[in-house]
Amino acid sequence: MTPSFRIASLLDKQPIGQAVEINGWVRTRRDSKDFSFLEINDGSCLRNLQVIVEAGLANYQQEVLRLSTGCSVRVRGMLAASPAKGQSVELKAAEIWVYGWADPETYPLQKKRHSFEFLREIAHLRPRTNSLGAVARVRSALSFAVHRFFQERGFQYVHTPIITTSDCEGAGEMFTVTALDLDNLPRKEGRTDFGQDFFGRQASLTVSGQLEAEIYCLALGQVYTFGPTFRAENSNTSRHLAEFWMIEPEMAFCDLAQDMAVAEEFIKYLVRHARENCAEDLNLFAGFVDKNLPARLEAVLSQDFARITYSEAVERLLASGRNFSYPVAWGADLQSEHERYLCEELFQGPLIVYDYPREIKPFYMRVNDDGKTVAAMDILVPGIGEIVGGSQREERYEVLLARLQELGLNQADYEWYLDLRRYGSVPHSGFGLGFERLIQFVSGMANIREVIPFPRTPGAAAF
RNA sequence: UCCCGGGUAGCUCAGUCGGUAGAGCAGGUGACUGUUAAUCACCCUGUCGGGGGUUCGAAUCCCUCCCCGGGAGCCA
Repeated sequence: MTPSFRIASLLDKQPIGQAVEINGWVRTRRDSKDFSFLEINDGSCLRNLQVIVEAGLANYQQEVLRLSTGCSVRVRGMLAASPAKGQSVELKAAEIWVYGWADPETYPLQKKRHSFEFLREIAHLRPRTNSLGAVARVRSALSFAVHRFFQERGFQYVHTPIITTSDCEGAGEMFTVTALDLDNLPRKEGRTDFGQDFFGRQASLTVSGQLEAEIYCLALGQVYTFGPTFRAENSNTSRHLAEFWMIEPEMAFCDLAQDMAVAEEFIKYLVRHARENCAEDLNLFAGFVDKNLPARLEAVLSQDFARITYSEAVERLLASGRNFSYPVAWGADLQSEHERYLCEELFQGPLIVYDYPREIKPFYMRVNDDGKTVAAMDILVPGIGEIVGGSQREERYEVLLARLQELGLNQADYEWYLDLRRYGSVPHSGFGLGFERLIQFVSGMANIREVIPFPRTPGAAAF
């Protein structure tokens, strides 16, 4: 029986002179006088395998000459050194079996470059292209690297709920999950009565697994989550999705400085992993997507991330002499243009800004000794902006309670969260990293819709 | 959601002053060739985003809606 190979391993091992079998999709066919060239791709790597089909093959006239982009085939034959430039080995076909045809009159993918906007409309076919196939492999490799990084360091993987009833970050941005009859909603005091709903109260898709991760952090020490997250914000940009994947480590006995150190190490680990395991794919991005990609990734690995406090950032912005559209003032959140200036011009590389004013940050962030700031940090990277947001959590019961009241939140909703501070509370910290933004950063892909297989954005949830 | 810029052949786009449309690529046919974004010749392809209006006449001007891109806000 002929041994079957994935093209990646065939090109790696190069068993010249051996009979082999490959299965894949035709990328292109070129005919010569007495034979044809087929380029076969099976998704195992970016590269195609060149197949030589002699005109004497049984089904040459009837089938081989009809093969076009997208057809699926099995090829058995002899691997040989290639006499021509462009490839070191090629497969001399002894047998071609056509699994499925792809009518060239209607098959949308052509032997030419397509715009990403067009490919988005055919999300069921776009992974068959070089660039989207490469993105898919990089995404898979980075997913694996995420787990490896944390597992190597003794973190436990925690599955936090997708459906949640804790609306800790503001209700307006959440998707409601309901089993109620939408054409006949039960009403109570002028509003929908969620008491009659499946969970007995209003439930939503999670916007963050952090609060639940804290529970397991304060039992297992070091944990991380890696799962889908949902935001019903009507934001239409190249770096927002309604459904995206987020990684949220949470560490006990850990302060903000350690939190920042882990985040920096994590990002560097992922970049290094991609460079070492997806070199071919990254090379494609460097050639066709973002010329500066290699230099940018090198810069991430070769230098320490700059760290400045929010207050220092404000000073730098004020001293820049720039005329920003939004005024710079202590107490106001940094705008995109401010972050851009700091990250892309002033520091020209990843930058960590920390110790933000308490007024612009959520209740759970730890209040610093100055009483004015909280132990929060954002990591900004060139081209994308915020890729990580994290903080040391408020572990002091009285301070946390005061913060809840200060922000007008309903204490009853947070009793379990307060319990974590009533019983055996410890300093702890964590952060959230947007997985798609990381892939954008590592691949150079400009639009976040290209780095997730099936993007969900306002008005778009096809496939 | 707001501000800009777009939507014309399967794809990427051109289309002047308002006179009902073109190119390249793809596809088809043939020629040539260890080719590799193959090359050469010929051929085919249109609800000009939808709707309404102005006009003798609209891809072109006006209104409106939808979609896409860039930027902003929100954030990861």
